[in-house]
Amino acid sequence: MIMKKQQRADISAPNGVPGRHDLRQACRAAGLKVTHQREIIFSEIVNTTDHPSAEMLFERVREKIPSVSRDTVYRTLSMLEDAGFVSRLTLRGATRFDGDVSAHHHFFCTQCGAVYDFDWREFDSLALPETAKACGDVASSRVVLEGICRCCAESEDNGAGNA
Amino acid sequence: MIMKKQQRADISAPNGVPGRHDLRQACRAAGLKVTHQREIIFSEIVNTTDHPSAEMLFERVREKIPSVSRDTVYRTLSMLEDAGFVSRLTLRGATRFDGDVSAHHHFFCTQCGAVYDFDWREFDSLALPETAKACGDVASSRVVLEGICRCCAESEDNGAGNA
DNA sequence: ATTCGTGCAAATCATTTGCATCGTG
DNA sequence: CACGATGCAAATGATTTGCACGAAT
Repeated sequence: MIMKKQQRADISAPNGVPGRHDLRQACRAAGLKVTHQREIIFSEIVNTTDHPSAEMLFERVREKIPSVSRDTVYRTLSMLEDAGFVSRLTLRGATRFDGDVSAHHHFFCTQCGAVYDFDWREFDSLALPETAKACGDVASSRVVLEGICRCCAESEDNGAGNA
Repeated sequence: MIMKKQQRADISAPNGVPGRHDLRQACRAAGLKVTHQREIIFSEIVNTTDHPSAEMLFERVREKIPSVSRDTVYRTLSMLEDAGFVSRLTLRGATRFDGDVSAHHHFFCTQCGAVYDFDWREFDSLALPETAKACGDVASSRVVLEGICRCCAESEDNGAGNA
């Protein structure tokens, strides 16, 4: 009821960030057309680490292609997600996109809404407890941290801050 | 910008589930009125472990108080959250409520949308990695598991299932 | 009696969808 | 050329808000 098909098209970027070429070839393989807007939207997500919302991406893409419509951004994001090129995350109700689809975890700043990625090998190699296995077949395991990010903490130090 | 004040009224239920009495006394302490709808809504969340959505709660409360309005449910949920009596979680974009505010983790079934609680002491006592500390001041640390729950897996075993 | 909470209806916000047109393969 | 993609506008779904009345302290 709330699910999404998750059959990632095989990206040949073993080391990290998939580039524009990967988009082209993967779209072709999937029978999807490579349009200007798709390329821009994709590069916009991949070339940032700030986990933008659909609206933020719409604004950014609009600077490059003033005529894009919001729908195209939404539609493209969904197609990129289905293709396994980007991932969607919802923290505290806010939907954000992440161009990094590799396994990693998130820190969410409850003050400014910023999202930061972080790795945690020790966690990744930890065995799940019985209590968790009892729930069902686990496909993914992620950690979500919440707190006040460095930026916010620092701006509070300097006087009243932006609280 | 996306935050919520989080000053939990002090609940005197050291061992677990806060009962109706706690609601009464805590509301009073906070200068809030104890209405019939609030009591019903609260007991509805506390006496279930299925992490209902606002809409589901609305339906359930409606069986007891046919005249409740959806808004009252929404408003009450927000007030209960602000008071620290229930917690709100968003998994894959769906907002759910949890009457258990103690520290625990969640398993989300990507097939049926069910949410299960589980404890993980080993994780709780693990020290955060430097990569995480670098992000900021961590206030909460939760694990989110996604996969296929037991129920779904079993119903698939028996023929076509409900996929 | 006061003041807060409720129900109602309308407003808002994010996201989705139908459709005619446009661009890519 | 043909079919998928785009832009537009309208639809939808979830949640919020303004307001007058009703209930709790």
